[in-house]
Amino acid sequence: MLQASVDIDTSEALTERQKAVLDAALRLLVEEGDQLTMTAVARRASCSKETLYKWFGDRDGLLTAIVQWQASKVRVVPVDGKGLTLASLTVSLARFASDWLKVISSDTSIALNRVAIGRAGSGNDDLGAIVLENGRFALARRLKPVLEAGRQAGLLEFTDAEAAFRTFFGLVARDVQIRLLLGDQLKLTDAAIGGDAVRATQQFLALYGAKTGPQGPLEPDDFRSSRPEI
Amino acid sequence: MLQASVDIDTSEALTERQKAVLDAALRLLVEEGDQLTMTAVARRASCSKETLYKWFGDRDGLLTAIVQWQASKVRVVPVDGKGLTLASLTVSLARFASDWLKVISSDTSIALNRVAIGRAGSGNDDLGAIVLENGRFALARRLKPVLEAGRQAGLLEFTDAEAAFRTFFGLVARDVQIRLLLGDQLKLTDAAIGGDAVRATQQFLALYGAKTGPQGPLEPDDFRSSRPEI
DNA sequence: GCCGAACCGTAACGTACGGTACGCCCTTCG
DNA sequence: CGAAGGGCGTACCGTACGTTACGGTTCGGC
Repeated sequence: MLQASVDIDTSEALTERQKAVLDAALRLLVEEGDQLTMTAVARRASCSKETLYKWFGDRDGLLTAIVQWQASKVRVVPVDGKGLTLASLTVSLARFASDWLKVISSDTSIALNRVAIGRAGSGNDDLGAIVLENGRFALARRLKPVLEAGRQAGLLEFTDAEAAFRTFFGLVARDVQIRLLLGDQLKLTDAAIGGDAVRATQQFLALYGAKTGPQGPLEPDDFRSSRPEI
Repeated sequence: MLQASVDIDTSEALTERQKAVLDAALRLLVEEGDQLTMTAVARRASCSKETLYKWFGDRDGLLTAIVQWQASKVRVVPVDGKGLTLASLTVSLARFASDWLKVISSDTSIALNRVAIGRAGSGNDDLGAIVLENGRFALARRLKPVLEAGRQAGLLEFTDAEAAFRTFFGLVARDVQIRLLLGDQLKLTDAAIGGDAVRATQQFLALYGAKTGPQGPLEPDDFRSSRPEI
């Protein structure tokens, strides 16, 4: 839907020093919010403003570089659908849900989404597109093969993988992201995230699980850990 | 969770002229996004900047007044749960879903949420709290009585109305709001909104509907219209 | 008709910040 | 060892914008 153009490999020509500067800028962005000033970045990163402008062009370029840098740090763990069982599918879905909740509730994600949304109003929708591409759309790209594998294995029933994905997305995220973005002091403990992930997964299976055979609800014990992805 | 303090009756001491100024400012906000300037508001509203400052204190006060003014325009239509049937409950839920989708996809809502989210980073979380209070939380206050009535009538089964509401919220909104806020050019026709509302309602009933008796899926024809609320 | 209050239009002020220029240090290489 | 260049620190410029001040106009009350 949005651009295939910005499917960034970026993080290429970045020296260690530049990565360090971007990390400092990112930390500052998380602390200060949108009124991130070039002078503050230079001071925090112990570099000169002139260097910032030489490397990133202008403030927008710096912001874009920060977002892409953060995106490049989130690496994809491919999931293959061999020998898929209901149990393994369930675990995969729950882990996706858990990872996703951890991401959207992280300070970094909140700060990045805030600045991207703030700029989305004014012409320059680069940031919004990048965030969307590396957030919502990246998740869809990773999850859809799992859903398809589940359908191939006769565990799921759906005609439109996109629609199924969006339902899963809604069941997982619910009102969490918008509340956090608007400043609601929502407390998401690891336990709460795990519970929400399991609940969302069970609800999704109730809606899209194949109706073949009696399929009792899974016990929480059937779900196993999750690895944060940043 | 957030504030009971800001449960605004505002729109009280507002003269017609002031309302007109706020309307002009709101229109400008929708057009210009966050870089709304006091000079531009004064020019658009044909008033002096001095008047703006006298009435609203400062730029933040103006923004707050705009948000509260818009909030005060959205009036609640109480829904009573007398003689509730599965059909009438279904129609009520679908109408809530449709109304909600119309709201979050409106230019006004997007602009307001953007500015509130932009400011949520910097101390001043008034705007975020107000938007939350008049959006997400207002919807919950309106919908929960319907859910409770549905449970009383034996049509729904749940233990936690808040959890049920949040699931409904997720099924309705899915990724729509975040995509729109980030600048995705999502096209939501009235037909698409109606279809999504019906789908979300059916999914919600599949998850929370009472299991008593055979309950075949409803036909789209069973759903009737919806009234936009702004 | 006169007075004061409210309000319009605009000029002016102060500041914050994006962007640029320059001097100096430190490393590297011829 | 000297020249060059990358990069740090800082001073500086221009501008946009929030905020204030002021002169002129309209309007209701006496």
